[in-house]
Amino acid sequence: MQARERLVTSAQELMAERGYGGMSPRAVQDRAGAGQGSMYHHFTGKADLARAALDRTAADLRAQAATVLDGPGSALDRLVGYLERERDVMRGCPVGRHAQDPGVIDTGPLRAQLDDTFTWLRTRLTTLVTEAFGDRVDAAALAATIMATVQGGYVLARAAGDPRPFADATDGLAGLLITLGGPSCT
Amino acid sequence: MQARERLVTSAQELMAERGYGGMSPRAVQDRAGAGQGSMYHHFTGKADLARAALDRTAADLRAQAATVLDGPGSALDRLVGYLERERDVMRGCPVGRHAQDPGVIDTGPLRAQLDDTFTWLRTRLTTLVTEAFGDRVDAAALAATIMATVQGGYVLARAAGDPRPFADATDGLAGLLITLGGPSCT
DNA sequence: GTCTATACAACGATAGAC
DNA sequence: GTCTATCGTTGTATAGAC
Repeated sequence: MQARERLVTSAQELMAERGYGGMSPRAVQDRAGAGQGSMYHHFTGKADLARAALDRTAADLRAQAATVLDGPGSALDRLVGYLERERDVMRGCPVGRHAQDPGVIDTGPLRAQLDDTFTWLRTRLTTLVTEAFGDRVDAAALAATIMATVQGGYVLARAAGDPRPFADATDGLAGLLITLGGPSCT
Repeated sequence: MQARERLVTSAQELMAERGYGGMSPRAVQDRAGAGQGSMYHHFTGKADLARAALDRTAADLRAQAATVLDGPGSALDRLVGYLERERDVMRGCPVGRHAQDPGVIDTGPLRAQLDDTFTWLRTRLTTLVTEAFGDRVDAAALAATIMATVQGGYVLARAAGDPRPFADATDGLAGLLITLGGPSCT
């Protein structure tokens, strides 16, 4: 494998493990088996390396989400499927976890990648919510609720040192959606 | 004011601004107008200082939450009131924002304070959910959903650089709760 | 209790040889 | 493209005087 490739992969891993602030260029180099010179040849610095890593991580995440969102089943099935899909909960969201890091939020291109990813997801979810519930709900708001419940589930699970709060949160919301999708009173 | 007091306050501020990983003892000292010796006289080190700061921050947060949760109105009113209460969204949750920081999660006493705070909140919310909806829902799960929506709302807002996603997420969940609390089909 | 001085490692980046 | 050497800064903590 090429050095540039190994550097990106190592940066992805270290950002997942330690966050952007905790990812040192030297640690990336060590893991990639590359020297200082190699890294600074391929990237202008830490932020540039992180951008390449985050771009790839975000693309992977969108691809995984799309598998469920564009998959088989009714719109409601797919929304519940998205909520309940398997995740490495204790690791945190590979994208969302960086939203608390000032080093990311204050670095334009890095925050933009977070924003782009969530905007992409919001669009997909809003469509499905509309398809599932019509105008019985505010689709944009409910799409945000779904995303927030997932992101917050990671927070609660990591705080608890236990993945159960994540499952509780998504189960709770899935229950509400299924109830809402049931026989209406009108 | 005593030096110890100023150190704790400064540490609270810096943890809110930069996170635990981004809070350097020296920066705390500078802000508090205290020297190295003073800080290391009152605290054993950075983790100990952070623990004191986080203890106080968490206590403040519980007090604010209790104002709404134990306040006037029906159980449903108070749940919606909790979701919609005013928050400094772009700053992030003073407690939950630390759940992504490995330095916090890997430091027993610090993570324990996050866990204790969310456990306290979960208990309060579960009671209110039961009061509001009886056994029409899984109260523990829905309490987790409420907490996760708030925590995730912070994540989405910071990623977007805009507080609106927070309001969308909480509004969406509040809408579901109000619908659920309305006339039932049975 | 508080101060200044110091230690020592890690950080992020650059220089220049090969 | 990759290496090693080096730079200046900051992080965290200790030492010892006052």
